[in-house]
Amino acid sequence: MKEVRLKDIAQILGISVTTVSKALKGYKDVNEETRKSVIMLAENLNYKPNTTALNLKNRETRTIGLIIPKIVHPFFSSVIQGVIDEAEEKGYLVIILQSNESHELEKKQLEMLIDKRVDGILLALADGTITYDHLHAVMEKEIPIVLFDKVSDDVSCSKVTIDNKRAAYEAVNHLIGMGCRKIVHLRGPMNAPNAEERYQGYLLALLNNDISYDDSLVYECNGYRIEDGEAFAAKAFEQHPNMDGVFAITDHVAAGAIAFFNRNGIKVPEQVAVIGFSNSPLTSIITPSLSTVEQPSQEMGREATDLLIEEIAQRKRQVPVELFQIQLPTKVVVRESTKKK
Amino acid sequence: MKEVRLKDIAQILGISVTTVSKALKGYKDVNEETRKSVIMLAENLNYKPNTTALNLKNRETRTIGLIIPKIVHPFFSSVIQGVIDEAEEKGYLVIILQSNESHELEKKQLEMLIDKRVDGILLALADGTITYDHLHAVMEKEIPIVLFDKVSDDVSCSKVTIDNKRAAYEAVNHLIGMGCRKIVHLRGPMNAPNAEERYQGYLLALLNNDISYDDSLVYECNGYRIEDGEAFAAKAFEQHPNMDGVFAITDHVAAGAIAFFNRNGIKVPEQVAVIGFSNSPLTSIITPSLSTVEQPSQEMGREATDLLIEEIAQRKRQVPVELFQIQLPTKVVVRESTKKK
DNA sequence: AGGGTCTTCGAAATCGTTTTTGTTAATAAC
DNA sequence: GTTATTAACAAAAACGATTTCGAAGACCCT
Repeated sequence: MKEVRLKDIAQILGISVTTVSKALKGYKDVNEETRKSVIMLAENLNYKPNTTALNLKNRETRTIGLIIPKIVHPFFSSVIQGVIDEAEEKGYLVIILQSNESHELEKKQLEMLIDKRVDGILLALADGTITYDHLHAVMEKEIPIVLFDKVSDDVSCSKVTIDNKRAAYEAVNHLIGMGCRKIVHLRGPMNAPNAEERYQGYLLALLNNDISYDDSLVYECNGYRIEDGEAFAAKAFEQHPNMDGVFAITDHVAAGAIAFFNRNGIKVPEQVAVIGFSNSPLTSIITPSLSTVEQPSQEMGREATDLLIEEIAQRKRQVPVELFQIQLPTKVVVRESTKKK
Repeated sequence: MKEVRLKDIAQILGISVTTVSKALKGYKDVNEETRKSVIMLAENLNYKPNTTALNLKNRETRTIGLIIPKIVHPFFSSVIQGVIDEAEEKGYLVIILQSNESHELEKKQLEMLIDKRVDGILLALADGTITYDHLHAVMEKEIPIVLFDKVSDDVSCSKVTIDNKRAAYEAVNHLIGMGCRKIVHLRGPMNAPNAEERYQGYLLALLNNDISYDDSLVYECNGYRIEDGEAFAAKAFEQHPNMDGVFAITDHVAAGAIAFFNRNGIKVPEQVAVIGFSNSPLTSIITPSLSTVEQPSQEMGREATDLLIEEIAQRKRQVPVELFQIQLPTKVVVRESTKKK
């Protein structure tokens, strides 16, 4: 019924708890005979040290916290998997919370994790997060934290992202390589760093290919749903009937654009080539299949977890912590939607 | 730097740790004056009780474990969200592990969670799980456990599933209502209870509508990918060119069937109506959009969590635990792929 | 015989909190 | 003026493990 404790083993063997503990932990000041009998008995009774007692003693829980904006999302669920796998390999378990893109929730959950005494925290900032006091508070307490995907310069900690600018550059470059000259960019909000960086990549690709920049080709999407993509593609096509390419901030927006083109007899990719971002499952389901930029989501989870656990170890060893800013490489995945001719 | 402890407050105020604790917990044998000063100081120092110490004392962690076969999967990630949300509302945090459909991993992770002293466990059985000794071991230890989605009669604990038979019945009934008479069933493996139940629902629908059963219309899929759906649809159509309906075990299989029909000029739904299962995101993305059976995934997570936490409470109160077997209602979602005429 | 080294063990402190059981002094009761 | 009663506090045990510090005995050496 009750769990076996060191005390039980000690009583049965008529020795002290100390000796039992030492026998099990391989101390040398315990007789070979007693050592064997302790280990035998522990084995038979299926003794497992009480983790909560160890947590208290060692001041560690071997647990990390993970806060993400949205769980039901191909990218993030893939990140989760990377985190869990990597953590498990390193002997850590993962507590997951969802901020729902809300600043308030993110703050509250951060506090819950700290109360829970997790050894470290992984966090992808919520869209709604505009101040960073709650993060500074974490740093004050010297609790290791690593940001990923959505990060901020206002917080000095390790970070893992993709190289958004370069990724966008390569996507647009690919469109240009396919002969596109009048490329519409369906971009994200102005205040979103990720969206801004991708926009910069778009600019750079045009510049490097001697294509003059036309401000009116850039549309700021206020939503990332398929319908939003449809609406903005419609608007863009109305204003620029001679457009020949679309670089969309997400696959869903791109899929919406394709849906609009399909419905209106505009041939993709012959008349307009379309490329998305993320390599979400829908890319290979829609017709034509969607070219996109692959984000290494699982690797992002693994890498962030790796950094975090490394930092936890450094803190424990009282060694000065190193901070890293890792940018993971992306890859253009070419499918039908950009295969001109 | 260091966390504030009761001891610190006691020393500053020149009183004992006991009194500090009592003041904070509202015991009545402490003077109003001292009570106030303790609470004030605790507030100022931002005192938070050490959770690991409480865990040890109270023999509970207010943490539950969740083991699922696959994280990157719309259905399961939605279940996860339900679990996390419900747990958080009830003051519990969730540790998530992925069994990868492996019996071995499932067993190992179950042990990890027990070692971690979680208060209870939620588990969707892995496909690979064929024996249940590891679950019986959990029950021996009187650790609350609730199975969901994939369950087994060999384990006597609370369970949450959908009513697969009824769901399938309604799906097939819908096809029949649309005029289908020669309905192909792309079913799952013989040894999978879920697949078997859905098959039974298929049978019942035929029976109730006086449609004679034709064994050759049922195909056992050995995979649930889109390509598998394509392959089996091709095979079925070859053998039954006059087929007029498809009931597929999953949306992906159904999507594969539609892809095959589209490619071969077979009109969906006019010539063949298709219905899937799960209401996964792709249903509204493909053309024609896919009718399906909606599984209440988030509710399943919430319900299972609810049962688990209730059981934890009962165990704590030494009250005899009640076991429940809940079957959640499903709903046929009609889209283009079954709208004949 | 006294002093040194080993070997083998265990008491006690520690981690931070809660709760039972005293203890003291002041007040009320008769 | 002795005995109950009450108020306000604290010591100590408990949760289960680890680790420091001693202690006791055996043995060898001079």
